[in-house]
Amino acid sequence: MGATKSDHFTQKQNDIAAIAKALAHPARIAILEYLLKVDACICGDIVNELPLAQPTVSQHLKELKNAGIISGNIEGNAICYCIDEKVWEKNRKIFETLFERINKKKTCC
Amino acid sequence: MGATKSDHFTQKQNDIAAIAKALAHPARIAILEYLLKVDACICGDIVNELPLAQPTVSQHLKELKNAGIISGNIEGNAICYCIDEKVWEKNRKIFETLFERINKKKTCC
DNA sequence: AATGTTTATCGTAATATTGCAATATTAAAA
DNA sequence: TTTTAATATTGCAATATTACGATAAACATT
Repeated sequence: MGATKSDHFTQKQNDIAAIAKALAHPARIAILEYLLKVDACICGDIVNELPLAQPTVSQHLKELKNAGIISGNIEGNAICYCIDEKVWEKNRKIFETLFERINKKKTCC
Repeated sequence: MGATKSDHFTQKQNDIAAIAKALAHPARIAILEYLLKVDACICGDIVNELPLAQPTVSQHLKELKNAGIISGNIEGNAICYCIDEKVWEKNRKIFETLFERINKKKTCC
């Protein structure tokens, strides 16, 4: 085993889990916070911002890219990373919807 | 390796990643959606709601409990599971803050 | 007391993730 | 063209996660 049984869940459930998975590592949160902080694309220097080796950072960037959260545009020698605003907004709504679905009418606990 | 280097990141970054990790599986999303849907505590029948074996469900419930998202109160024979509203609200704000930090002033891409 | 019900834990197999050294790739700079 | 710089990929070791059968624990019911 070890493989998630995605087939047995709804598309939506798998989607939410996939976004959460992309955010489920402090290095990836750090990358996103850096991109949010500088409020622009980053051409280089992401590796220097993180306490991890270059291949490891590259791998985390790849996961964020695969999740659609960031995009990387070749900019001459370097690569320019940006948060994809549309995806970011879509994901914001997905989490907002999930978290706001609660209704304070519990009957126990 | 395989072990996340939590020490090298801020508490906040680790916290966000930990919440995301708890949400990073469709079964756990399904459990939470069920708890949200029935709008009450669930004493039993969570296992029947999911396409997974009982020990697997129990394990997922444990992870949600460890993350503080749900709590389980012993109710005679069964155990009554609830979403912890305070933690839920706290997590909602954490994600809201993360997602709303974006600023549409990009200079490239 | 014996049985049934519900949930947890143990043990284990399969798979995934994390991290990095080594190496490859790509393009700018010298 | 050689060198330098930036990023990606490969390969591998360590660890984590997912899943479930078997079993245990706790309590209710008979």
